[in-house]
Amino acid sequence: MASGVDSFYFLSLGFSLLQVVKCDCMKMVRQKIQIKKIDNLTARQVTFSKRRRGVFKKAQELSTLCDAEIALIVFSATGKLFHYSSSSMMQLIERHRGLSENSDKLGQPSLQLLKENNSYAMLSKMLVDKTRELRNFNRQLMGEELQGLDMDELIKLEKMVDGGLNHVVEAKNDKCLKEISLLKKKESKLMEENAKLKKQAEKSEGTGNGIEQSNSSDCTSNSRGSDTSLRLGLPFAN
Amino acid sequence: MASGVDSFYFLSLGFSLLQVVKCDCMKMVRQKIQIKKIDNLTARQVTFSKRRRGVFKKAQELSTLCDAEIALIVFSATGKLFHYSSSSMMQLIERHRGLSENSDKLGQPSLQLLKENNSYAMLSKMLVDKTRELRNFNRQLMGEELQGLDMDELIKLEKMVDGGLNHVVEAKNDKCLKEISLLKKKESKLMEENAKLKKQAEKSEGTGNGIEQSNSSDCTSNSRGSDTSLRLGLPFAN
DNA sequence: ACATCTATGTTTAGGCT
DNA sequence: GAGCCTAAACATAGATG
Repeated sequence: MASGVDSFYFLSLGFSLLQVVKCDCMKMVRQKIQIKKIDNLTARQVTFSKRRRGVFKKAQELSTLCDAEIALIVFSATGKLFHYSSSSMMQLIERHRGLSENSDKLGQPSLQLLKENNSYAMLSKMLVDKTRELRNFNRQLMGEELQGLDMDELIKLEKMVDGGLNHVVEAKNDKCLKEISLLKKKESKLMEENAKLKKQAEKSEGTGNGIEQSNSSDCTSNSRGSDTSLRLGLPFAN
Repeated sequence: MASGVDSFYFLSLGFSLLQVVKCDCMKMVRQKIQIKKIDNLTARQVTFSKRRRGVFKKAQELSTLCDAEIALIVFSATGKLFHYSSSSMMQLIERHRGLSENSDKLGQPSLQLLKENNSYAMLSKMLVDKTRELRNFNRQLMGEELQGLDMDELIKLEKMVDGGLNHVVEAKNDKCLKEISLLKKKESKLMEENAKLKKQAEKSEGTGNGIEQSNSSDCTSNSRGSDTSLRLGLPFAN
């Protein structure tokens, strides 16, 4: 809407007959606020809710746009916790601790500490690399990070993923067939049993006791998974 | 400035002499961006710098306005650390730990490790986990680790990989078409030039100097990659 | 890499439901 | 609270120095 009004208007001809009236008909709705604690409790809560969402959104955007790793922890005045992290909160906190620990100690760090810190830094870097690797691959599969690649790379990637897909489909088909054959076996067994029972019933028909077979529906209960992505250990989980 | 233009203008009198011309003289300066990793490195760095400042400002404002306690940790893609906390970072992190340790996922370091506060050990464990995660995924795509999965999981995996394949193929086709059209353009340009040169040659035929055009063959040199898997940052590399 | 500018795009204060 | 609306305030993409 703003874009419609925001453009410039030129009057191509001006006899003094015409007059341009600037109309500020709406009363002022919003004024600049100063950054200090909001007095009114409800207003403060509302603002907290609104701005909190804003900050989290900005943090996520920054992480996505610029490939940054971000951890954000917010406690409301009432003690409620809100948090976000682009990867693992723990990992980020640990890295932070490792890096800012140096500045804690003003005294001379011992050789021991130096060594530790050194390998710590290395470990930290390796972890970062692994995390990024995982994230990049995710992005490539999700189709985000594909514009930067040239034909050679795309073809290579396609072959790789296609191969993976084949493997998965193969395994799936295999599993499927096995499960089907298993079920068929079960079925024939049951039918056999069923027939036997019917015969028996016919023999002793004096009681009038009709036996019906219930198609046991839980024979595939093992294919009921809880959280698949968790069990798969896939990077897509987050 | 915007406020001056944003108001409404009424023309109080209109003989048909007057004319209001809407003028969109300026070219579009800014377009809506989508939230995905910025391709261009420098643009990404600039955006990181700008937006980082924005997020930190927002966090501080939220803290001040609403009396909230906030900890914000940001690692740039290059590993540089930026952080802010409204009070004590350690205190906030500890509080966060205390509250969120219940929801500890399986993949996270054990409570024992946490209690020992041994960040080195923890980092080490996280690295191992990440590596395992990556390796598992590799194996799944390579078809090694698929027997353990049941139908549901396999189908989910298939969908995921299939989706990824689609993305890749799409990107590839896109790139391919673009490259082809570019080459065609170049071709027609060259042919035009060629024709011109021929004409010239015919005109000044006295010298007998036949001009031949060399079809520049390196116009696609950008699609020559060195080690693809490395540049892709794929887990398949090892 | 940083500062500045400007024209947007986005957030949000204040109001209402 | 949570959601919606509007217009003012604010953030920032893209360009430039």
